[in-house]
Amino acid sequence: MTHVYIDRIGEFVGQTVTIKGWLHNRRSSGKIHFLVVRDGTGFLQVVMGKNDVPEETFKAADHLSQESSIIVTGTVREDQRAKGGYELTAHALEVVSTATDYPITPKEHGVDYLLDRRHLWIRAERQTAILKVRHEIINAVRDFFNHQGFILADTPIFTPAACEGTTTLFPVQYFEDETAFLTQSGQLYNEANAMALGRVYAFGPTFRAEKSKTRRHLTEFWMVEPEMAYADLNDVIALAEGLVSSVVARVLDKRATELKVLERDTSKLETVTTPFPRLHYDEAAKILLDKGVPFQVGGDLGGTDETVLSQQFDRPVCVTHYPAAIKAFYMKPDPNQPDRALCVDVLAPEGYGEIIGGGQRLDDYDLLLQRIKEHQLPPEAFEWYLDLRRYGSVPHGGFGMGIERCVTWICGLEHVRETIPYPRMLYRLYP
RNA sequence: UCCUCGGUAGCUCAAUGGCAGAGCAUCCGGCUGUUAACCGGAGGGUUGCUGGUUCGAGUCCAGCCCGAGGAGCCA
Repeated sequence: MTHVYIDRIGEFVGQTVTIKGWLHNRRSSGKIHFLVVRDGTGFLQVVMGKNDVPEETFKAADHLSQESSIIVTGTVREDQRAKGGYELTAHALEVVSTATDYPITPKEHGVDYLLDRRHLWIRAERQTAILKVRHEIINAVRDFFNHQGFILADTPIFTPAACEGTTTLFPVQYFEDETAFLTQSGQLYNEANAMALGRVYAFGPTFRAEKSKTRRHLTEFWMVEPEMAYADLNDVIALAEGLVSSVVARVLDKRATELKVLERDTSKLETVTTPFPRLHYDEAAKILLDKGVPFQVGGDLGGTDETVLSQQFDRPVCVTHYPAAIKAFYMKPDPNQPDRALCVDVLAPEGYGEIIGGGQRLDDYDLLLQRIKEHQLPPEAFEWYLDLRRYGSVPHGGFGMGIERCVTWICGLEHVRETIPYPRMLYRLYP
């Protein structure tokens, strides 16, 4: 019998097919069973009448437990009474394996309970929808860069020292007597790759050992980091706008079903077209102060500040020219305003906060060395990085985009923890 | 690390200092179009841990453990 996947079931109306999956839910009226089956690609209601199947089969279906793995053969029918518009009238049922006492019942559960059973929670319709949007976003990101001629050049996960020295890193024992650290950014290596290949991107996991306990933080998250040689801040902003708008358009186009499952208000995504509004740090500060937000001018934008700013616009907003003092050592100062960095943060709408951080890099050897010393970083660890300014230094820049924050925003979620199959957070390493 | 909130049946939650309960899940029975189906019945408890106040503590007090949200920091 033809094995078909549920997402293609509409192509088989009137035909007898087999679906292989798991029992998601079951209802019965005594002489007719309704089995909701999922197979990873979707959910399908199987109807089994008492007179349609052998008595043993009908009885087996009556006692079938949630998440038991089953193979069902039947005739595909169009039926408006079924969610999704199609149904399968069962002729045969094979129980592959019986599940007993599946812990995630059709009623509500607490977050802690669900996170302890994340390996099972991901079977839920809502969770599969999120993971499919994540998949689409990642593919859209890769396509965006690949189509523009960027070269994927991944950066190491074991690193010898802090990239920026400001955030906490996870130490790893590296053979006998050396300590390595899990990367917090591939950016420094990305700069070297850009000098070799012109325009590059790295895409991989990133680790932050900060004890952040908020809905925006994971200790392990995925980041895409493009870097361009011969580029200035405007080029970086244009690239960020192009990336974000194309990712949103792609998800709207390909994942309408999933966004509907998530009850996402897509009108808030349809406005995400270029150009994005740009705010100089000083303008951002003025908006905050005018709104009565107790903002400390000269400091970084906090979560509340980002929320207030992003709510002023119907699309992501680019905030530029932060004080150089609060930015990383490798940021290039603005020649017209040397206490400011040529940097940009992109804040997602609806209060979702920073999804992109980047800017133009410091390309002057002497100034870079001075900054390294000012930040009390060991210059010998950055010899290779300084080489990039010794041998053919050029203006260059790039940014990092956090995938999970992007998924959170596009899906309209409350928390990043649902955007990755197995979230790693402060106090959560299982499963 | 700091601030706030929480921990009671497998799950989600009730319970004025006075007999520890409901819905769902599970098991049994009923129902031929259900949509988190519904109806009837049954089983199910070390109220996070330790100590204290009290005739009496799920409830009040102290300490501890665990979790959530937020701050800082960041994508």
